[in-house]
Amino acid sequence: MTAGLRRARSEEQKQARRQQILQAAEHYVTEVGYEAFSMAKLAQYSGVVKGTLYLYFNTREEVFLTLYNRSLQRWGERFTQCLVQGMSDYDYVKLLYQTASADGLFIPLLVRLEHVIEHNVAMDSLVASKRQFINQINNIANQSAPILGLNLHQAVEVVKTMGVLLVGAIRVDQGPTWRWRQENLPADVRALLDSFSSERLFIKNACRIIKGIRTND
Amino acid sequence: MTAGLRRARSEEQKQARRQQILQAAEHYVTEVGYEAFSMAKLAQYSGVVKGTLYLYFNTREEVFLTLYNRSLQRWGERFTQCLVQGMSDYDYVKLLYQTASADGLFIPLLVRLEHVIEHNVAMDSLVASKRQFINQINNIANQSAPILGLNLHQAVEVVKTMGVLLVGAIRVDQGPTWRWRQENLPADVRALLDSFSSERLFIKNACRIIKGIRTND
DNA sequence: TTACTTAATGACCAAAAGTCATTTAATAAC
DNA sequence: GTTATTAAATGACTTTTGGTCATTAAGTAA
Repeated sequence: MTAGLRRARSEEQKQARRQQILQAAEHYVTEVGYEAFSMAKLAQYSGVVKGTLYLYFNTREEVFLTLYNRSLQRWGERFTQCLVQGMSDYDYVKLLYQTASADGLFIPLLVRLEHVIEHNVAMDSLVASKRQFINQINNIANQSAPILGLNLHQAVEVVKTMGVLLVGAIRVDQGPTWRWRQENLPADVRALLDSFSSERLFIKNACRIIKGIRTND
Repeated sequence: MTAGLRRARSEEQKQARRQQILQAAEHYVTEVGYEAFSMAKLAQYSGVVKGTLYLYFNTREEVFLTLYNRSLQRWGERFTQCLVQGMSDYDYVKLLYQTASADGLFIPLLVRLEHVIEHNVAMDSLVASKRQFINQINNIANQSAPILGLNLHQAVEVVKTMGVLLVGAIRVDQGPTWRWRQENLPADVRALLDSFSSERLFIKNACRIIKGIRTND
């Protein structure tokens, strides 16, 4: 148990404990990755016992969903802060890619969102998460529209599509093959992986798509 | 145990047993989905006992990797068979989308390939799988090039990029929110999901990308 | 000081992946 | 036809995990 706070009674104290757990979860998952993450260890990292975790989160996946929500927020703020008038499409998508990759949690969680995390989550949490997503999309689109020279509707389409492309493109980096690149992978397989460099793949096609949207294809 | 074959001695018999397990796994996973799949139940469905499964597959994930390999092959054959001279880009990508969705296993397994399945698989199996993937890509690109009016290099890029886009676009359909659409989802969240209709999303952007590749953007 | 509420605990359960000594079909040797 | 040999098949076992819940005790109010 934490030295200062032994038992959370008020709503603020409960929120503090929740944040304490999330903080620990963030460090822990960053350290060991998604697959090795266990609730027992998270309890240790948080300075509480396993049962306590379930007073603050219904399931393991709800912890991850919360971390995803936070990382989306964090990335959105960072990305929009870096937007500048007069950027080319290329600059825009490169910034998007690089800010997203720079966040250690956003991509790994985004990539697992629908097939893994959203299972085993209460509908309330899911709806709340989707609403936050809508807000983020709209916010980013609002700030992107003047920069890309698009109307709001087009900008919303761009932002949504960028998300789709990002997940698809970045997939390969998430597999174990990527980590084995240095080792004894056969040349043909290594060449395959190289041809799937996610940054190149994303940027190139993102530009094509923005161009298509701008010309109303 | 199977009535006819009690013990597999020859190499052919072992292959037959392996196929028997894979056949059962295919039905089973189609029925209950990826998340609910367990090795104990697979043993029941296969008519063997759990330990026997591990004589034919090193891990649960290796079963899935094999199923993925099969489904890729199956889809590739089906798709290329349906290709016809004179197709528009739109016809091409629509056929691609629809044949891929029609296969009950291909998409669910593809979507989990890197982040879930490829973990916990022996490197041999992984290399073999990647090699089969390379062959499929090249085969499909070969047959697509004349239809799309592209050279081989461009066609390879198209096929690879279609895969990337497909995974990204189809993601949303894999979440549980999709199944709840009929129910008591709030209107705003439902509208969000509708705006992410994977078929529209895929087809539209696939056309944009092919156009970009054709004009060497 | 006492009574009360409920956050925190940790022993517990169920499910699931994977292991391995033992059993026993199938074949070979005689 | 009988016996010896091989290794496929078995199922009891271990380990690890997510999740539960009766019990304990910290904090508050009477």
